[in-house]
This record gives sequence, C-alpha cells and structure tokens, in this order.
Amino acid sequence: MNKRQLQIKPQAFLANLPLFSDMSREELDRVAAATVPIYAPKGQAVFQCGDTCTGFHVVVYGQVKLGFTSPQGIEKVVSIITPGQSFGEAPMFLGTPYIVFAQALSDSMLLHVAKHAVLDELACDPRFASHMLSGLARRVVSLVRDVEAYTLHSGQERVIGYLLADVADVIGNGKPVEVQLTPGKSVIASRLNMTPEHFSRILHGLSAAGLIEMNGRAVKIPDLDRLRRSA
Amino acid sequence: MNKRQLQIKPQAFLANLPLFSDMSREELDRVAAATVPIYAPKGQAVFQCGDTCTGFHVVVYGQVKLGFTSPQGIEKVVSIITPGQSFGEAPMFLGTPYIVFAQALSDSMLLHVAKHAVLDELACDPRFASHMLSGLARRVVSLVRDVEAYTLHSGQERVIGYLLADVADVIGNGKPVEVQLTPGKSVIASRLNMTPEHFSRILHGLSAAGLIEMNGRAVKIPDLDRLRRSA
DNA sequence: CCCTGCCTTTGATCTAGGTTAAACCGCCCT
DNA sequence: AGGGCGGTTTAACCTAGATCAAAGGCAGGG
Repeated sequence: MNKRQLQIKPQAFLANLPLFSDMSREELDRVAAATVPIYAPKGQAVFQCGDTCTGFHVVVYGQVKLGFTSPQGIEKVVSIITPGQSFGEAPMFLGTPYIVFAQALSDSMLLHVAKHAVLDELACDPRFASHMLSGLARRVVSLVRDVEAYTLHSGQERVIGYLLADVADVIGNGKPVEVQLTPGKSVIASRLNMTPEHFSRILHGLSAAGLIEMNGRAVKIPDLDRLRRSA
Repeated sequence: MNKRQLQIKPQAFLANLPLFSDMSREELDRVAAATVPIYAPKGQAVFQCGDTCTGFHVVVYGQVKLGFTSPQGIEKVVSIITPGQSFGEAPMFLGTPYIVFAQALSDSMLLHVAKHAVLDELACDPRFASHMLSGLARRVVSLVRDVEAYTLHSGQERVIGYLLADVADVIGNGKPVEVQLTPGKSVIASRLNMTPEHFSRILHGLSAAGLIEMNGRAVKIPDLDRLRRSA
C-alpha cells in the first residue's frame, strides 16, 4: 500500500462530497477552517455514548461502527460507516449527547466538521440546507428499512438483504459477483441483529442451496438474480 | 363532544406548530395557501406504500398509524402519530414514493402541506430550514431508540418503555398516574413488535407484580418511580 | 517454523415469544 | 333484551434463534 495515498487534503475531500458539492470557494474555505482530521487506529473509540456532540464526522478511509452497549455489556452494531459517509448530524442539530458510540473497525481517517461552521453556513446557504435535509431524510428512510428488516424479515432474509445491498448498483447479468465481509463476520452478524453462530449457519445454508459460495471472508454470488428472487 | 371544536382554521393551527413558529405573516400565508385539510374517518387509508409523495401531513386531531405490510399480509406498525405531529417529510425531500402506509386509527383531521410550498420557503428562510432539520434529526434519534429497543430490550422492557414514554413529562411524585391504551391493544402490541397475546400476558405479569393496575384500556401506575426503576 | 490468540464453525440444548384454538367480554345495533 | 362482532384473554403447544461448550482454522509474533 502506497503511503502517499494517505496524504489527504481535507478541503479537497470535502469538496467532492455531495453535501458540499455546490458550495462557493469562500464557503468551503470557512468550513475547511473548522475541519480537523482524526486518525483512528483499529479499535479506537471516536466517541462514547453520552459524550457531548461538537460537530459531525465524515469517513475518508477505513470503517467505523456505530452501536450501543446494553447495561449487561452486550454490544449491538447499528450501522457500519464507509468512506464518503458521515455520521453524528442528528445530535449536532439537536444539541444533545450521542446516544450511540463510534469505534474504528480498521485504521481509519475521519474529518470532524465543527458544529458552529455548519450552523453558520446553514444560516446563509439554502442549497447547503437542502443537501443536509436530503442527508437526514436518507437516514430516516434507511432506519425505517432497518426496522422493517428487524421486525418482518427472517434471519436468512436479512443476510440476503445485506449481501444484495453491498452490490445494489450491479446489474444482474449472468456474471458472478464477489462480496467481501470486510469488518469480520461477528460485526456484520451484530449489525443484522443475530449471533455470530446463527450468521454462520445461515451462510452455510445458503452455500448448501447453491445461492452463494464461501471462501473465508469472500462471498461469491454465482447468480445475482436468483439470490434476488429468493429474498 | 362539542361539534364546534372541529371547526379548525388551518392557518391558525400551522402557526402554532414549532415548525412554523417564527415565520412571517406573508410566508405563513403562502404555506397556508398550499395547505389542504383532510378528514379521514376511522380506518381510512391516508396513503398507500408506493404512492408518490406530494407533500407532508400534520395531524390536527385523531391518530394515524404508519406501518408496512409483509408479502404474507402481516402488518407491522412503525409509528403512531398524534395531534401536532407530522409525517412524510423524508420521502418528500427525497422525491421517492412512500415506503410505509398511513391509516387513520380514529376519525381524524389532517393537513396536507404541498411540497412546492415547503421547498419554496426553504429556499428563502434559513430559520424554517433549521426547524425542518431539527424535526428530521428528532426522527432519526427516535428511530435509533426504536432499533435499540427492538434489538436489546425484552418484551416486558419495551412495554414498560411505552408506558413511561406516554408519561415522560410527569414528575415521579407518589401520585398514581393513568395511561390510556387508546388505539387498542393490538395496535400498540404491533408497534412494540409483539403479538397481542404476548402483550396481554406481559400486562398481566406487570399487574401481578403490582407495578400497574389494569382496567379495560386504562392503565393505572401506582408508583411511577418504581416502574422506572424496574426498566 | 511453531506458538498463541482470536475469529469462525459445529453440535447440543434451551427459551422467549409466536401460533393455534377457543372461550370471553363489552358494545353497538336491531 | 337478545344477537352478532371485533377486540381481548387464556391455555396448550411449537419453532426460530439464543446460549453454552468445544473444536477448528488462520494470522501475526517470536
């Protein structure tokens, strides 16, 4: 891995996000001035549940998980954040403490954009406000979909849904597709609200049915459409 | 019930919502001009899953449930909307079809605010945009809380959580509090992601433990703090 | 190259909550 | 007052998925 890839200019990265895509140069400068890079090695907490929220985060590279910890110490992953995605906007707008924790799943680089800069631009740039609204609306829709999955779909259906979401953009021609279970199967199992054991058994079952082929953390889908139909 | 109560001026009602609270007279006039009242008798669908979204709704009186229907015809209630609350903003901003249905649980009056009016005001009123953002952010937080409840809490904990949410603002002095299970127990059971039978059993169990006293659809909580502690 | 530790799998067993079926209970309507 | 009818309760049973326990596998460090 070329170390030079990791030298990122925060401003350039922000400019390429849809959220900031039609900001003027001056606005972007102001936002960039309130942005600070965060390098989080694997396993490091980005914030704890209950921390006060001083802005929102964007992932540049790596992955971050959001989740809660039950009083009994059980951990539930709500969301796995990948490069280009952001998190923490909701508590920022509400001025409330975080209700989940965030932890790096691999060595990651994040950007932290300070709340005051966001609120300042919001107050004078309706286009930016509109992008923010879309972002939150998308999150609402995806959470509603999660609730639907948790309450109406079986374990097997949720696993298939996860695999398909990873390749949502791929057209289902006859070609086999590969999905990487990157952050480890236990994390994905928790995200899908099941135990690692159950996840393993489901994967086994799908293999037996010929719908997928497992090879370590790689999943080959021989026939995308067939998997889609079986969901 | 005095029939005159039901004669509502849409504009006056909107003006009292936090969302529109600091709009100028002219803005409010424009929004009101794009608002249409909807009278939905009990059981009537307000919209179906898949319908295109042309604006958002506010409940004036009555209750509305949001939910999905599984392919097998099973219905899951996601949310019960009470007077003063709104719904449907997310698909409005995204320009996507509804992913849930909405149905009146009792004779209800709603206001439908057209999308174009909202987008127009958003484009020129940052304060309005900021209120919208808070609204969406609140919804994100409450959905995350729901996910937490579904995945980490037992049936009994979810029931207690529901009862407590209904009296969240009440201070826990020694006085008994009453909660009405208004839309019927089956609807609440679905909202809490359990069968009516299981809901009934849990209520029975809480009664037996002396934490609540049932009387039809009325639940008396003799000691609020004790119930809070047991959650 | 082997050791150590951590994911992952497999197997056996357990349980919260779902399913089915039937009795019960207001409540509205005639 | 009697008769449906939808909502609620009760009871007996059943399953999806959790838990517990143990064995593999694979990667990084010495």
